[in-house]
Amino acid sequence: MLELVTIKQTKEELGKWCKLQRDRFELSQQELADQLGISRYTIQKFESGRNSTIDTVLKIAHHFEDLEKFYNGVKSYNEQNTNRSLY
Amino acid sequence: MLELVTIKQTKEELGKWCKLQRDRFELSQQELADQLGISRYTIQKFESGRNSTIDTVLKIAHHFEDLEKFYNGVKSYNEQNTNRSLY
DNA sequence: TATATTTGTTTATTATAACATACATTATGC
DNA sequence: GCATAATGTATGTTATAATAAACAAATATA
Repeated sequence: MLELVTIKQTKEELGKWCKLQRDRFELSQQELADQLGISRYTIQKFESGRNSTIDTVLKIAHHFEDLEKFYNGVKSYNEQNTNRSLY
Repeated sequence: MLELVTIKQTKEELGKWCKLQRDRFELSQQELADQLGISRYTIQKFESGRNSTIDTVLKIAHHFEDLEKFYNGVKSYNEQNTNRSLY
């Protein structure tokens, strides 16, 4: 049964994705770890493609989803309110 | 930051999904475990929504993907060859 | 009903994910 | 250049995922 994508590759891609999101939101490993209430080591391990738990994956995924929503929310608010006088 | 879907719920849904796939392919926990080279206890824990590792999730997911492909392959082969004489 | 299979659960053990901390190396800013 | 921050690694410890085995309860099968 040919496996086009290996488990190892998937974990590596998950790690890269985390790093990309972290860069996008300008967060250091330590900041992300603090925001999630987990250790920097866990982030480090995840980003380098090592094995982790579902909890870790979902904490990270949810967090970036939330950041995305928050960012979009603020952006659309700003867009609606540009060119509107503050007085 | 409102979390519409909790991590707990996601793990529970993952567990239900595994059970559904297993029923679909008529596999017992033991059979699935054997095919994946992991213990039945790990399957049991995963299906009951407990925390697991990425490896476990991906092993299970890949396996059912493969079974799906295999099933579809055999099905389409059979469809192409029905009504064709064996002689 | 009786038997066999499957599943949920427990116990003891092993492997390893996660933590805390420190330190060296590598960017980044002044 | 230097100083600061960020990252990669290492060490020792703790928590827990995973294993192996056994057993009872629930389900399916004869």
